[in-house]
Amino acid sequence: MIAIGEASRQSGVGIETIRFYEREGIVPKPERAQNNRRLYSDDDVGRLRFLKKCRDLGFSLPEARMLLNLSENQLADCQSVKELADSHILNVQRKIRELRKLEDALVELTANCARGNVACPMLGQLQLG
Amino acid sequence: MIAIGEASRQSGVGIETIRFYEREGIVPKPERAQNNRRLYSDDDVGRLRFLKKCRDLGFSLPEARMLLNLSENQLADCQSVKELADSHILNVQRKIRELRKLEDALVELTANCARGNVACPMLGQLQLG
DNA sequence: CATAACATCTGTAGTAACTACAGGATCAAG
DNA sequence: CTTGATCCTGTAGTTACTACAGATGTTATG
Repeated sequence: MIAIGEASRQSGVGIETIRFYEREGIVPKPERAQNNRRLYSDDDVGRLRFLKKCRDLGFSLPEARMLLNLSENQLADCQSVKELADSHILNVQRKIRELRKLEDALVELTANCARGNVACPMLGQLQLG
Repeated sequence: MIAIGEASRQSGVGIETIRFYEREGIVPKPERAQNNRRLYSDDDVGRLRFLKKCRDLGFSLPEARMLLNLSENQLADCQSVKELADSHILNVQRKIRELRKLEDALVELTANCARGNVACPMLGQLQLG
């Protein structure tokens, strides 16, 4: 059993974030030592690591929580996981498309900007009715 | 001079957001009618529209505010605008790269998920130490 | 053994950029 | 004159943390 700092190091989840996950009921309350300090098992660290990976993959916290619950449930098959992931992939793809349009718009907007221009064409475009 | 609801319609900025921009000092305080209601001029609406476009282009609120200030300053040439926009373009491009990596990772993770799988390979991957 | 530096505890407040009320006043139309 | 729309102020909620403040406990060093 390890202290919260070590759990943080091993999982990559910040100390404050671990306590936040506990407050929110996303991870179970850990054991406490006699001095009231939190004690984490390997399973606890595993959960934190799992959550970290989900978050790094862009899943929202509620989604990460669902995935964690699914992963602890032996009976669940792939189906719910796959649905969640597929819908998330669609979100990511949509976001990429939006950002690409945005990039195009920005590049076009700045194309005619040159040092010394007094009437900035980008500002002009932004000001148009 | 128009009321806040009409200014919202004409600019595309929500009523609450307009009042928020005013509180934050991003737009000047508008005139008030005798009944204490806000009155907006065409210039005011122009500012709101300008901010809306900046936000739609993904500029942060502080950035949008800077651009607005630059646009009201006749002396400014393109330089500052171009710098801000270029750095923003880099941000957008970085974000796109990140999301593409993320998409790849998700697609790979779900590739072997099939209906009826009892041991979900995606969860398996997420659980790995 | 004392002291300093570090780790942890609880609880609260701050972040970005809005959004959503609550509770009240005012206005326009029928 | 009443109904419904609009407006006012002020406060709290959203996401997912992050940053304290102030107290207590532990570990390392002289």
